[in-house]
Parts: sequence; structure tokens; C-alpha cells
Amino acid sequence: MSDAEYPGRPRRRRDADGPADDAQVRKALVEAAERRLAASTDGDIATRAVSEDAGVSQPVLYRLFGDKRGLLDAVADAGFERYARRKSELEVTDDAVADMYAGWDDHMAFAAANPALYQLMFAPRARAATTAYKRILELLEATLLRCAAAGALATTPHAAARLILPVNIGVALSRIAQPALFDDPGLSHVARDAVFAAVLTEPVVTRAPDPVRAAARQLSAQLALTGTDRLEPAETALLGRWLERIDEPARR
Amino acid sequence: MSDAEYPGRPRRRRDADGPADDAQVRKALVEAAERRLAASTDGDIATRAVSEDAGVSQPVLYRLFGDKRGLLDAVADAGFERYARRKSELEVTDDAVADMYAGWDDHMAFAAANPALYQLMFAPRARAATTAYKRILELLEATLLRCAAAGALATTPHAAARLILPVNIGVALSRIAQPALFDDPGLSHVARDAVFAAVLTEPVVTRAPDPVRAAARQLSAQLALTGTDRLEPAETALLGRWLERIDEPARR
DNA sequence: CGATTGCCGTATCGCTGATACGACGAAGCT
DNA sequence: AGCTTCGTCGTATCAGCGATACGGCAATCG
Repeated sequence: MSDAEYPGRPRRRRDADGPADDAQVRKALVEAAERRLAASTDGDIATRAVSEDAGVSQPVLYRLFGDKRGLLDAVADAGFERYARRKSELEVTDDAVADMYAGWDDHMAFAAANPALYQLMFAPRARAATTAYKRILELLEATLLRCAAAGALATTPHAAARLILPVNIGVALSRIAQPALFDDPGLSHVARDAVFAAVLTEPVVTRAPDPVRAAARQLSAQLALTGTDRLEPAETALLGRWLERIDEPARR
Repeated sequence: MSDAEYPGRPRRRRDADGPADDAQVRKALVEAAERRLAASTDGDIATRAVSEDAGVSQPVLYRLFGDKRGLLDAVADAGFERYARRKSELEVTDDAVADMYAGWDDHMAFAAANPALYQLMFAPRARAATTAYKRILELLEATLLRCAAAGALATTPHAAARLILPVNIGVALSRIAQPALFDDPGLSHVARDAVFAAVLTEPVVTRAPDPVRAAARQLSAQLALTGTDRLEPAETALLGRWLERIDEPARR
């Protein structure tokens, strides 16, 4: 901060760097906030320190993010970007079920490597940003959809994702909160196998109790993945509703 | 605060009310803090407001709890007391497995009824008090020990508790953090059944793959529950270590 | 070349956690 | 009984926090 404080210094001009200047400052602020967050002991950061680290003053931070929560939301979004990049580099196999196992373990590794960021992303905060959370659910549903297309899913990707993610988060948060109590490295795999056993089935043939429902589910997933040009859009939509009705649990 | 501010008011004397005076003020402060916490939108409280609600001044709070974290730890402990009281009123059946199911559902109900307090107790905080967390694990292990004594546990109460509690917390926290995403009321039961299926077995006879280990586990649990007067304490201790060795997984 | 617009840094506000300090009442001693 | 000592309380205060009002300066436009 010793080289940027003399009054007559050249200002960044808006037409030269253009709107990319704001983007650069945003990036610097988010990175500084993430560093401060990782170094923090109580999981909290000070906007003063963050803006000083980024070489700007406090009002700039508030102009760009509006709020301290806005800054933290941006940090959480950046965390999601890293999370998604890891996942995209990981899940390229054609064995969707194996991808599920690898995805669970990678989730745990991400939490262990970035505990503060992980808590920011997944621990309940006041009016937390729901976007990163939702996008991770979608990522998980995408892999589960491939499982369903392979006939390896006993339920819908929607329901399976909403079962798997909370369990995964719970195990990861417990390890972060109480590492002394949950130091067993096998705990994660036991939980993973227990949850997967509840939603994944044998991928080869439909050995489910109701083969019609399983086949309808598989067709629905395949349609969602690749679509078809044999039916009109309206017909496809109606077929989708019929498949949903076939897969519905028994009326009560 | 209109009746306690004139200077010549009768002071509470230390010998009359004795140390019970401090206890009363502590209780008032903890209750005020819990009310403020439940009414808070961001899960944070101000020591000023809490001490004013309790009718004392700020230094009194700091003398009694030392710190804001000390106050929050006391609130978490009070929450554990309520939690334990609910549990003790609930789990009186002789069917330990049924108690496990009821205990899971009661945990979820507690979280839904006291979201802020629940987050204080279970969400990872900086240097959070590990006592309440540990005591709840012990409560869970006690019920699991009864399951093991009935031959209904496929693993040790220690390991089973460390699997069940994180999953239970994860599902509860996800509902608190993102109620819109996890509004399915059946999710909790699916997760519960998945985890229980991984650790609970048929309670009737030992149908485990290794009946010797299962029987050793059952005897160990029974000894922990009721003990025996047929052996000397030293003999009992040695027997306990033998049973642990029998139940150990294969050497690697 | 002067007026205008938009952004930035300085200074500030209200609030928070935490504490120093004087005042005052209750025990203890002579 | 009177004085001293001790402990606790409330008042006042400090440093740091999130958030913002405002003057000054550079870039742009007529």
C-alpha cells in the first residue's frame, strides 16, 4: 500500500480498462476475503481488512457488493466455481455409479481442504445465498440422471440428490466441527455406502420390485438426457407426465 | 428496570441468598440470551441487550460468563438439558430399536422447533463447546448399547453413534438452511431408514456373518449395561478387553 | 476551455464486545 | 461501636466493526 497513495497518481480510466476494472477489483476483493476467511479463527472477516488487502477503500467494497453479505455470497460463489471445476475434472467416466462414489469422496476432500469456505457454503447462515447450494444439487442430479439412465437408480434423481447431499454435508460438517470426536476415516465411507445402498441398485438389469416403474424411470431419464425427435414436443411432454404417473408411489 | 435503580435500594446480601443469587442471575441471563437468539434473524445476539433484559449491567454478564462465547456455551448447555429431558421422557420402551426410530424423529422435531438453538448446538462454531455435542453422543450410545444387548446392532455403539448423529444433524441443518429445497417431509425417514439399515440388524437371533463376533458384542453390551458379580473387577476388565479383541476387524 | 458527471478517499456515525474505575454496602478487626 | 477491608455493582469508556455522508478530483461533453 506504499505505492498507491500519493494524490496525483494515474487513475484507472473507465474507457481504457473499461468495465473490466470493476471486475478486477471484484476479483481482488473476493480473493482477499477468501484468504482472510481461511486465516480466520472464528469464521468471520472485517470489510476494512479485506478492502485494505485489495488496495481499495471501504466504500468501493460497498459499491461493488452492496453489503458484507454480498461479499460473502460472492466468496461462496467463487467456492462453488472451484467445486464445480474439481467435479468436472473428476466425473468423466462412463460408469455413473463409480462417478457417484468418486464424487462423494471428492466432496469430503473439498470440505477437508477448505473448511472455512465449506462452512460458508453449506452451514446455515442468515439469509444465505441459495444459488450455490442449488447449483450443487443440480450437479449431483446430473450424475444421478446418468445413473438412472443406466438403470442403477431406485428413485428419481431429484429425491436421491436431496437425500445424498444433506448426508454428505452432515458428515463433512461434523468432521469440521468436532474433529476429535469424528476422527475415524472410515466413517465417511460407511455413511456413503449406507446412503447409496438406499438409492442405487444393480446397474445391469432392472431387478427392482416393480420392473414397470423401473423401466419407466429409466426411459424418463434417457429422454431427459438425450431427448427424441420421433415425437412432437407436445407428445413428448405428455409422455413425460405419463411416465411420472407410472413411477408415482401407490395412491394413499 | 424502573424499580431497581434508586441508589439506596436493598442490596441482595451474599449470606442470605448466598451463592444462589449468582445462580439466579445466571439463569435469567441464559434465558434472556435464548429468547434473543430465538428472535434473532442472523443468529447473533448483543450482550448489552441480554444484560438489559436480565435487569443487570454488562460487567455482571462478563463476570459470570467471562466472555460472550461463555454465555453462548451456557445457552447451548441449557439447550442440551431440554434435549436430554425430551429424550428421557421419550425413550422408556423396552424395544430399543423402536426407541432409535423415535429418537431420530424427536431429534428432527427438536431441530424444527428450535432452529437457532439447534444451530448453536450443532453447527460448527469457532472453538465451540464440545461438551453438549459429546453428551448427546453418549445419550445416543446408551440407546445403541441397549440395541446391542438385544443383538440388534451390527457394529459397536461407538461407531454406530458416530455414523447416525452426523447424518441426523446433516438432514436437520439442511432443512433449516434451505427449507425450500428440502421441504419433502419423507426425506428424514428415508435418511433414517438408510442409516439404520447400515447398523441395525434383526433383533431376534444373531444372523450376522460372524456369529462369534456378534455374540461377543452382545455379551460386551450386556456387561456394560448390568455388569456381573460373578467375576472380580480385574477379571471383568480383562474379559472386556478379550471381547473387544474378538470383535475387532481382521488385522491388516 | 468551463461545466458536469461519476467515482474515490476521508471522516464520521451508531453499535458491539470488553474493561477501567469510582462508589457503596456488607463483613471483620480492634 | 467505629474504622478498615473487601467484594461487587453501575457508569463511563475504549477499540473495532459495518455502513455511509460528503468534499475533491479526474474524465467527459458542449
